[in-house]
Amino acid sequence: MDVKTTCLGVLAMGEATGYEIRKHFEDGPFSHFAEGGFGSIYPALNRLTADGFVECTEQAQDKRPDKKVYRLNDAGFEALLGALGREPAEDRYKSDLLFILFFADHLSPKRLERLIDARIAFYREKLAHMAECTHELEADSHGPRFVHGFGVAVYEGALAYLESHKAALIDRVARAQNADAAE
Amino acid sequence: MDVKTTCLGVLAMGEATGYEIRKHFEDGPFSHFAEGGFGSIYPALNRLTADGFVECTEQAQDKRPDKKVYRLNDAGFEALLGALGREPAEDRYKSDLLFILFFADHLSPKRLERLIDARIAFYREKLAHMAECTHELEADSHGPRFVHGFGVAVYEGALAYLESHKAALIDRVARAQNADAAE
DNA sequence: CTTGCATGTATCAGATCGATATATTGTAAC
DNA sequence: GTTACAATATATCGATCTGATACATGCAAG
Repeated sequence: MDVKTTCLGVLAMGEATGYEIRKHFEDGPFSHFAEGGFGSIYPALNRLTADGFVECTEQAQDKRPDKKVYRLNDAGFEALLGALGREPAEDRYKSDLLFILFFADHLSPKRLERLIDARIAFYREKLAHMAECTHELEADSHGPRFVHGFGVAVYEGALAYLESHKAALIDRVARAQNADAAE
Repeated sequence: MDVKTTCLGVLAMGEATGYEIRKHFEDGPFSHFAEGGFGSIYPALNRLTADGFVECTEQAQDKRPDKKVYRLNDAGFEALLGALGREPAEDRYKSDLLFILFFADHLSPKRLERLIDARIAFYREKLAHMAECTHELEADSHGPRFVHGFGVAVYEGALAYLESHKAALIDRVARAQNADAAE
């Protein structure tokens, strides 16, 4: 899915500005499986407007920059349904942390601990935030609840792994490095 | 991490051609957290050669296209260590499937079932493949084993969620759609 | 007997990322 | 008290990355 399509998805849940779409990607119910920075969102919205999928209303604000509020129209909703009907591409996961930990044998135990602790804290925060969001999900929106639950399950799995394997990794690396140094 | 750095990482485990690096991203021990197509690998290797981080040996082959075998040198290894020392960016996960399932209420139960079953099959295959690879990992390579285990844990979590929540989602969506139709 | 897959390198348009610019208000720190 | 940073808001731009395509060959399957 390109940014245009994910924007349609966000707008299907209600009108929004480019800035708010960005926040949805960061914090909202899309945050664990969709992304997009300003550099892709604003051009995408211009394109969607030009293609007649969304309509834009400019709103001047007191003491705030002007807003451009985008709203999905029927053509846009059809385009979204069309995208939902196509076969999904494979998921893509990219992790600098795992790349670094792959070379754990070249890292100091202290750095390993700092890295893993930071990620554990990150997952805990994320899960706490997602737990709050659970209440916001309406009981009859089955899709969002399912996807939300999936995210929670995966984060919980990742967190549990880090918590239960952290000590062993650090210990083994430290021993191996001591053994090397003793030679 | 950009493609240049992930290439350095692959080459740190032994010399390789661009084609083989690609396979490492697809199948190898990096496959669940790093990516890169030919369009980024070949330019990256040229750049790394120009910058003096890798050395390239051309090998003519019988009945096969020529090879360009790349090998990491000391400067390249230092560059890799440098990258490992920097703070990792956040993980990024992108999923067309979750995006589609978010709008499950607009999809037919049949399509939901096909989508989820396909993903369940995918995870099972992936886990079977990773289980095989476990034996290939040397006992003293703690980093790779840790990262491998992390991938397995996450995939298992995702698989378990899909298996245990699939029926409920499809059932609820079907009921809601029937209720709508009856109105 | 031809269609597709594996090996291998390479390019290129289009999409995306990340940093930066601009402007204002509120708020936290020092 | 003022300095610095976060939030609201839009926008651009170079660097990078994606995905499709091109080329060349041998081998296996249908």
